[in-house]
Amino acid sequence: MPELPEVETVRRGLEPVLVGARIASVTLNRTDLRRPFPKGFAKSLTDRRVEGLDRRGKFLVARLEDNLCLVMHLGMSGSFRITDGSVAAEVLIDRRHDHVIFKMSSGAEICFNDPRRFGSMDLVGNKRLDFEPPLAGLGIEPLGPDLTATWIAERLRARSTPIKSALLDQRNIAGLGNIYVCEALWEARISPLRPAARLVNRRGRPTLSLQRLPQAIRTVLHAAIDSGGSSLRNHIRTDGSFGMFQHSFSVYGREGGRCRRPGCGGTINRTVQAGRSTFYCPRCQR
DNA sequence: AACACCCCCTGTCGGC
DNA sequence: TGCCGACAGGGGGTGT
Repeated sequence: MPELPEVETVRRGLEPVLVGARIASVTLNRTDLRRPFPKGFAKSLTDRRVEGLDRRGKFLVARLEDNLCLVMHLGMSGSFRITDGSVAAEVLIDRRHDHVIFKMSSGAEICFNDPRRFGSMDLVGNKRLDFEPPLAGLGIEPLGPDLTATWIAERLRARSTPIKSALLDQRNIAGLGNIYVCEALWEARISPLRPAARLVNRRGRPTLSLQRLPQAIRTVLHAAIDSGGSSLRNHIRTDGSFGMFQHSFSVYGREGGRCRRPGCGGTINRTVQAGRSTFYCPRCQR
């Protein structure tokens, strides 16, 4: 499910319920997700006030009082939902996969559900956030000021790996996943198969194609966030509603469909790169 | 360095 | 209807 727009959607949903409230209790329904929960997980969190909820790439970071951070990843199928503790109309979620329940001082309950259990939760000291797993080594924020064609050119000029793989690599840019890389490359009219270094000229400067890429990434991510993310299988918003951006895909999941670029007339192709589906228009993406 | 391939785990979908 | 393989938005590991 969750790439940057979905995680940001979840962050915005959780923020008003979490921030300013105190964690009254934490219930773990199992001992691990992708990894075991840290030792003393529930105890460390209990009675602590939440001071902020940030996003870093695809991670959510809850900043707690006394310099402790709860770093969460949704994996492929993780979702949060908020209830007021009363019986709610929740038809869609299989409660077997409710792994963590946070009860807040306000009475709100925040439940983490993750069927595939590829998600994670870690505790990290505030000052070590950028230097310790799981955030250590993460690349730049694609919606921050660092993402420029020049930055990408410098970073990728010696890389023969396909541009799609480079964009998926969280050590370069943090937050892009399979869907939005496909979408952004279509937006920028760049073939996902193109070696990254071939977007850089002999002087190490970005080519015209690469100059389109940063804005294409921003455009796609902002549009997706504005739609509440994409709901394909597991992504739901914290209030149980669906994101809508899946209806706006230009290429993802559209194998055999007509290219939506005006005047192109190409047919969307599917191929596999590094074991993952790539969708693109071979006619207008070069 | 950069591939290809494997794993983690569960659910869903299409084909037979 | 049921079974079975392919596939899924995540990350991490191996070996070549």
